[in-house]
Amino acid sequence: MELDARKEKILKAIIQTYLETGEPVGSRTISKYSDLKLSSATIRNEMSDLEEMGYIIQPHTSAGRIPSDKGYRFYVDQIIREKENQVNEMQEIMIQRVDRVELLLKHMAQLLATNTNYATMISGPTSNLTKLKFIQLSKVEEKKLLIVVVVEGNIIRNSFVNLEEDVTHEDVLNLNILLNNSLNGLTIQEINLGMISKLKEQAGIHKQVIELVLNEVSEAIQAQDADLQIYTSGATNIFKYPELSDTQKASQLLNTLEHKELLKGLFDDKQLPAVSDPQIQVYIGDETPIQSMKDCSVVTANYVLGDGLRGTIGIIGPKRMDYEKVVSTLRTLVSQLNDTFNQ
Amino acid sequence: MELDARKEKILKAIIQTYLETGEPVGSRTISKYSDLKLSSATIRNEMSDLEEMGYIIQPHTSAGRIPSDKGYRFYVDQIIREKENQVNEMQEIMIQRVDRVELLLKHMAQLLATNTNYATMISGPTSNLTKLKFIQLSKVEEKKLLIVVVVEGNIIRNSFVNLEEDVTHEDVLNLNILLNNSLNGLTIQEINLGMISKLKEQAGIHKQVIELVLNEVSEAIQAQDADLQIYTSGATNIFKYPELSDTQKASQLLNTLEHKELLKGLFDDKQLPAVSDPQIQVYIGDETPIQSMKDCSVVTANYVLGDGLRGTIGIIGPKRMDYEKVVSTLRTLVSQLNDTFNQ
DNA sequence: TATTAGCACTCTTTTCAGTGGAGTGCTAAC
DNA sequence: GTTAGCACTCCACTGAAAAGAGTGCTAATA
Repeated sequence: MELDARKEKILKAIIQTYLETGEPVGSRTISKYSDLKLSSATIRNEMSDLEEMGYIIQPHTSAGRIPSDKGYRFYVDQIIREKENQVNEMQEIMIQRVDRVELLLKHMAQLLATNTNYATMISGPTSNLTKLKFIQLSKVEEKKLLIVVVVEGNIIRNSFVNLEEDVTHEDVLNLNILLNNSLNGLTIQEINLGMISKLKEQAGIHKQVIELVLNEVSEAIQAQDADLQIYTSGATNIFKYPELSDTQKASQLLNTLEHKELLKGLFDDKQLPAVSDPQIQVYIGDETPIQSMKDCSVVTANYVLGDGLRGTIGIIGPKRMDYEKVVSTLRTLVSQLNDTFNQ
Repeated sequence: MELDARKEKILKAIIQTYLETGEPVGSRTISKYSDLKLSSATIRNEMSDLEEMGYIIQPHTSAGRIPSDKGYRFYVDQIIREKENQVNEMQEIMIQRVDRVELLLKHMAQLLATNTNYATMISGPTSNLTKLKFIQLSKVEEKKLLIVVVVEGNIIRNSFVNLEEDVTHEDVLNLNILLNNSLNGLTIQEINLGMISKLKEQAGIHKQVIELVLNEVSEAIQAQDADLQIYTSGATNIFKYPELSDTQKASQLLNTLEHKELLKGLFDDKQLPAVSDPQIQVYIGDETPIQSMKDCSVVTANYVLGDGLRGTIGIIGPKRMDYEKVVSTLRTLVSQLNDTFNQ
């Protein structure tokens, strides 16, 4: 059987109605509200076909129909294709230039959540290719150095290191100059063993200090990768959707959102059901790599700050989420982010 | 009527049983399991008295009894008085000396949550009296300074400031010396207008820079106070208690825990139902200053790091929480914190 | 031939009465 | 003062019946 124009129209009407109400849609509803001018009986026949083709499901014999995952997928692909060539009108979400990326991301997660009424998550930028911009050692106390590392994108990392022997302020000054001259502009991968031993030589008596410092530096940078920062917001929005609010489902979902390490699965796989635009992915129901979200849909988008800084924004909502709005909001947001940081 | 010894014993037995089961407690249960050797009929008479006195409640005519808020309060006061003079055996929770207080607090919230199976929150230390320990300006780019402020307790704040005119590296060096010499060891209140204008004089051409920098410094410090950092953890633990799991209650509670600004109410009021130990407060049901927690109990404890750094730890659970464990855990934790930082 | 009206049928949801169980309060006996 | 016994109350659960929503099928219609 083929999905002709009329079937498509009916399918879209069913899905749209369901997105609004969250209730199974009957044939009469469609015949009344869609502009097809067909009787409920005709719609019934078509619905029967659509069900056979797998686009819609009957929860039970005498209920209306709801979209299946396949139905949602049809709808989403459709939407995205239609939107693709349109110019997105500016959203209210404005990005202010902020010097600290973490704050920006946290703030953005909140904005997105209140704007969309879904749960949101943003993974902090990973720094595999990130260039070191600036290192500053300061002697704060006897035998205690403060290390401040600034990487591309103006992300700041601090840590303290306790030394075994004290150093003078002059030593620290020289070390700063040495480190900045040798390391600035390099990525973490480029700081290899050869370079390190050369540094140790140049540092003279402070070999040990150099070692400790470099450890901290690399840890500070890699910390980002290891315990990948993930910010979530609007988790309780899920209670706005009855189909997700029952205690068990809500509990599982919220648990995943609270223990952010459980979300990692979403940010690794990049070979999943892709949509024409490589930036944006839509996972419907079982397509999601995370078990506790199998009753939800998840939309993710990748963003890029500067050269090597990439991250992912995700929105989690009911399967009947407003895909159109979500996709276009994400698209706008990501392109704004890219613009802001690549200007 | 008076609460004699036997009534007390029965009341305690009722509450303890209810804490375990979460179900209304009948007279027969008490007569069987408590060591009172009384028949259910006698217990019934006493229970009737206890109800009249307001310590227990009957959900409906033919149900057992559950504790009223007044009953819980009796129980809690009792527990705390008993525990008061005991030496608390060491808990498994160990505090590792960590250089960054924020991380420590976050980590502690998590530990507490998994340990107790309740929701936890910790307010970051407020810094009214905090002394400045160290300031470091660094030129990161043309016309852009990185300011790192370390205050007592080794809390680090960073921010960037954009200058209108560029400064040389030497200038920055001198500024650093000037600022550290003048400001270190002072509290934010002590950095007053007189001091500021004196600094401006000494700085010579860099008046404007000084102004910008001082603004950032004071903002960096006060930021802590303004958007008081609050860390929460274990929010989804509430689903472990059926009486809190129904959609509406859970939704409200989780919402409060997510929008942490709603929690502030808990950290201001210090004149509420106090318990003998000034450090620890127990709010039962309606005693809580936060509406969405009126079906819960909240236990808070204050901690002190160094001179002026104070904060609050809170535990949120069902009214039938294990007060004994919670109070003693909190007491141990707080005293460990105090010891660690005051040594 | 495609569409539509009509009707029997199915399944869920709601309502309601009936039943069993848990626990009480009261009275009388110990 | 304590306890045994019993009538009573109320909730939780069950199953039956009624109401409602929506379908599938058939026969009539344009």
